[in-house]
Amino acid sequence: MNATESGLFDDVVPDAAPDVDPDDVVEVAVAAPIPTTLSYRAPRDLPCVPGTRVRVPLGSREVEGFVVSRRPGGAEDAALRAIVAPLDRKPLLTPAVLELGLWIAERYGAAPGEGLRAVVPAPVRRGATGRVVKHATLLASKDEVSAYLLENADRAATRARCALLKTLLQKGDAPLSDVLKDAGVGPSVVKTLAKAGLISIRSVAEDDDGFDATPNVAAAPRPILTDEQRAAVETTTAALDTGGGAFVLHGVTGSGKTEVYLRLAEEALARGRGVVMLVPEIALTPQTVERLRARLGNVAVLHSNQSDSARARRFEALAEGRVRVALGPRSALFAPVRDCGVVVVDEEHESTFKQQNAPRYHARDVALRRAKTEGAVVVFGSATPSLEAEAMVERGEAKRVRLTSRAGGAAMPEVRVVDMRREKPTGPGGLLSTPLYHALRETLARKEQALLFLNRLGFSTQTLCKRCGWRARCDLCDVDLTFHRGGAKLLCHYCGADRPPPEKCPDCGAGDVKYRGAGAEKVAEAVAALFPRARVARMDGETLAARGAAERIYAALKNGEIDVLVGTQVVAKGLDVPRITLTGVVNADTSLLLPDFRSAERTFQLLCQVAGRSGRGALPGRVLIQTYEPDHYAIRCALAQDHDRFAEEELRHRRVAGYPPYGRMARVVYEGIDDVDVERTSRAHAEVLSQTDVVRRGAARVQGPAPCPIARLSGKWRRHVVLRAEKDEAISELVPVATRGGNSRVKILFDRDPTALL
DNA sequence: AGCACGCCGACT
DNA sequence: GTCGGCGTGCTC
Repeated sequence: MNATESGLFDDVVPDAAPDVDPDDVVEVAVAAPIPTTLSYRAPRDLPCVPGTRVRVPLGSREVEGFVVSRRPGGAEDAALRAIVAPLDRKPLLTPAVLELGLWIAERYGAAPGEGLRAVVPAPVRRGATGRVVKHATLLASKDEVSAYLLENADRAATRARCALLKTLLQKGDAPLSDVLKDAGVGPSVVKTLAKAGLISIRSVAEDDDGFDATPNVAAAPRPILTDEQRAAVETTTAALDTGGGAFVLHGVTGSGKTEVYLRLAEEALARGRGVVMLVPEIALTPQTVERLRARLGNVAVLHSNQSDSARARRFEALAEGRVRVALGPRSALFAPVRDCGVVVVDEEHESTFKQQNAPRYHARDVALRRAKTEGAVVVFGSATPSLEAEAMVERGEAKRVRLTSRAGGAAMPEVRVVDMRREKPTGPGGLLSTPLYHALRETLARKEQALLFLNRLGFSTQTLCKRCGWRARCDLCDVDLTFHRGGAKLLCHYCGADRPPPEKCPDCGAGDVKYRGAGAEKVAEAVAALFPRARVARMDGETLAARGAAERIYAALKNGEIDVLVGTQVVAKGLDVPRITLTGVVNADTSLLLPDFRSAERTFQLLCQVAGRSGRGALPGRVLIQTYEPDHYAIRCALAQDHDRFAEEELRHRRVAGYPPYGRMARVVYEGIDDVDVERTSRAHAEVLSQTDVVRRGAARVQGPAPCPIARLSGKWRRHVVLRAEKDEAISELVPVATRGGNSRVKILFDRDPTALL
């Protein structure tokens, strides 16, 4: 507006007190990938403060969005469209969480609306009301059931009925769907049994894992702290009173890190502040929950397979300040805990703390951010801190607190390497070396238990023709299919496609198809063949798929009903069985050979974790690591259980190569059905990235495009560009460019601080 | 993400 | 001549 116009205007309409109050203006992050918030008018008396969901017009349709801010409007805002209606009476997001969601969106290259979607779980958004679940209960007495079973034992017609009764006898009262699944029977059986008066079906509010019960905190035993623990509690608590701080709690397995978290949390609660505690998905067990509840009182447990209503109630309780502690996996970071004083990230090095879909945030970085804005203490706990954590300590951004002795006084196991280059393999498939075979035999003879670890699912990793060299490959992905003998199929571990294994080579018709490269399934079979009297069980993604399987296997292990447990990744974490005295790593190299800059770190962590499964009780433990690379530093350091040396060595490698945590990186992935399109788009986009200011002045580099190590996934061709910079801010400058430029044939995915480059 | 607008091929 | 293909760009 120029001066003349302004003067005229002033003469006609006084600029204060117009006849009608203009509406307020709210900024809304809409549920669409729009890179900015949009402004809407909202009547002054309309209750929608920041954090409230609203329905707004967008083009020719209506969408949901979150109010991000609100201000009084002026005459120039009259042209804005008005919001349709608020969707909540109270805001769903606390200011701290709202801020966090917007920060995530900006940092990780997502639209504001997408950032906020990540911080509010869908069930809460839907505003769920109570869910009711049908439960089955046994009406008949135990004796009556036994009599019934005896009477009908051999009759085919009643087999399903008997199965259901047996299951119910074990479970007592349980959700009907679980009972049916466990018994392996259909719903028709239920009616018959209910009519006969043997069972009853009733509707109950869905189980809430005792959320409403108030535990008696005073009665909980409080263990005496070791000197190290006391020092850790004192240091972290001190920061609670001085505006916060970051700590790396570096404690060997069994050194009592959890007790430090609990004491610190108690201190926060005593000061009227809240606590957020993050654990890897797999650690969220009833035992963990119980331990926390016993000490900290009511704890809001948040996890993904919780009912809508249960989650909504937890959110409400936290937001209202009735419950002050939130516990859960990654997403629990966004629990609406009021005045958060402590954020704990337990097992900080775990890869599950990185979200694998947009916005691809890392819980470690978001936890730091939340702690900073709320003046909270953040504690990253681990026995094998990530190199990112090491770097934080090195740069003075976090303080290391050490716990070096095991709280229970148990000794660390003896660890040995078996050099497979010099070994004559034993047993079917040549999986076990002579030393491991003998160790197993001794362990079994002593009636102790053994754990065999192989980080590979399935029976064998390659299916090939001896004559012509044909290999079973996935039609949709650039990978070999894994043979699963149990399911008698070839399975793709990336897209899930499966097909029957061929009897003859589909190429040349030769009769002998060969299976090569062992998975856990084959190890279990080999052990069973070598030790026919041993009770062998398998624990991996496959056997754990059934509900309650983990608990069943764990119980069997504790009760001594399993002699040898064979497993993948999943057995590395958290198994605590005193009679396991031998851990065998069948092949330490599987994770070492991956074409990724984190493979050494992952291998080291994995080996340390499996090693920690052995000798947890009074009996001394030992660990045998089979490898073809006995001189690799990841293996040598794991052998010596020397994390500091590993970190030092690996940090040196990373520094030389400019990999994180020295320098920052981000990855832009291009994927599409047609590789020619993908190639063209990726090249054009890389060029655009290269022309940005940051890159031209040398503050960031663009590498690629190149095909991804796994060049095709689920039928889509994939190429990527890797962005590298010394400073985090340089990457930030590239985010807006890196996330734009996709088209209908080629999708662009952006991954900042990637955990892998596959 | 939707959805409209817009500019080139085979149809009544 | 127009119905419709989906490429491009905008949504307060």
